[in-house]
Amino acid sequence: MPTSRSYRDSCGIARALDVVGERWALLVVRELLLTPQRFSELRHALPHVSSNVLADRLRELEQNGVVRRGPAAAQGSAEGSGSGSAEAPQVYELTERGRGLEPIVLALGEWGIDAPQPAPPAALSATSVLIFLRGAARLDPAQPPTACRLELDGRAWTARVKGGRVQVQPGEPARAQASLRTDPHTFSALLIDPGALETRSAAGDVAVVGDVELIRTLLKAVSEPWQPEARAAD
Amino acid sequence: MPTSRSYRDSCGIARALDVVGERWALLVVRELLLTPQRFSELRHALPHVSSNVLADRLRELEQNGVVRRGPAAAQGSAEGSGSGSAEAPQVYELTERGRGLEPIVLALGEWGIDAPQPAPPAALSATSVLIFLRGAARLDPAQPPTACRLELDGRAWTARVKGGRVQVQPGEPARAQASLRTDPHTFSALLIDPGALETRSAAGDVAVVGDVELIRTLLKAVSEPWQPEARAAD
DNA sequence: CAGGATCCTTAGCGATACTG
DNA sequence: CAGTATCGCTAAGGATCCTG
Repeated sequence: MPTSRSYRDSCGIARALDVVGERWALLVVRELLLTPQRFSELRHALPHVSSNVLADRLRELEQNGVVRRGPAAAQGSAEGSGSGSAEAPQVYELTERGRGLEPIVLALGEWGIDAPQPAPPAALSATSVLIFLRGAARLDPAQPPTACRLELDGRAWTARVKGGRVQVQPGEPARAQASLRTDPHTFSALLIDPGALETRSAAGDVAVVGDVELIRTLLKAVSEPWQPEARAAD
Repeated sequence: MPTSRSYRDSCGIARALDVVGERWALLVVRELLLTPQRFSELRHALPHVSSNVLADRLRELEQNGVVRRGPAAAQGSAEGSGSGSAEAPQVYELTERGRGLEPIVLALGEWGIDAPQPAPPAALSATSVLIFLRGAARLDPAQPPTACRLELDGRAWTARVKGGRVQVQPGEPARAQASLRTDPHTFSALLIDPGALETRSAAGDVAVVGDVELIRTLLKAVSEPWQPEARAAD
């Protein structure tokens, strides 16, 4: 049974919250920012939401034009190992209207960086860390464009370095200089402390293929962001 | 009893929602964007929140460093009619951290403009319409600076026109070219249809003093915003 | 009278089990 | 895999009552 209560306030802020203010709603939007997702993928990304609530939120968001449900369209690269038929699994994706929430959700994320950490065990989705990487990474703009393959929770992403910033896209890169496979928590730990790459790699938490230095550069771009140029004495 | 549930997600977005994601929390922040407010003022601005929930939200927001509670400090002008003692009523105000939510709340408000209106009767606070006015008004930057007195729900505000935009401050203006007294709903209706000023004034819904043309210009600045210059054929 | 605290009721939430 | 069904719990909603 979907939620039907309203703030009954004509203000735009209240009306926005009538749509995306219910519990879990904005986290569902967060999960769909980078790519459409299936129901089970959303459940895996948000392990603390119960299935009925997730179904309710998706239904409401769909009715309010924030999310659209349909067969996975011409997405990046092929997924699964099915040979020919490709029976197009159902996925949830943001509508144009839903995409309008992106700057708001990202701003909320920046504000939340200074908020206290939840008591462990805490969840951390691949989308979360990739959005964080994309938003926080700063590299030398002179850095030549490169592509990295990132595999998180068994799903492949393409991270491109371009103009000092990092772009993230779903799916396998056509050609990549390096590949890194791990889980979101380890990846987050590496963004905070890139020096742990050796240890984590030896422990089997991370698998690196290709240009290790490129991976190191990418990781350091968050904890040691590139600065435009030291002006004078500080 | 304050809420204590958490999304248990390390992502900044989820942590932000742990702080301001509870019901009514962001609307309380909205109410405090323009000026500190007393408990009873908040209740009047948010008539559909019950007093215990409002008290809970304020306590939580205070504990999380978003809101501070204390005696009304050196605010603009005197309020009430007390002669000398001025026993400083308790007010709630945003902390520096809470003020960091301002761009997020404003962006949410813009997004919500396209959201469906709630079923009447709907609330509408003075703060809401003033934030809307401030955000949506566009005047000719060549317009000379002026000050208007706006009285909404029995509280006085100062609206200054400056550089084509409107600033809103609490309290009485030192000198004003014009004054308009009405309720938030009527004011909102006038922003949408400034032509109704005559009728509403005759009906006693609005009281205007001083430069009526200035009031008209201010109202029209939302429905007929000033455009930089028509370039060529559209 | 402002500023809550206390009560009771309702409904959204959370967890688990179950089904096409 | 993608949800639905069920049920106990707890926060929200609404009214009343307390306290300086």
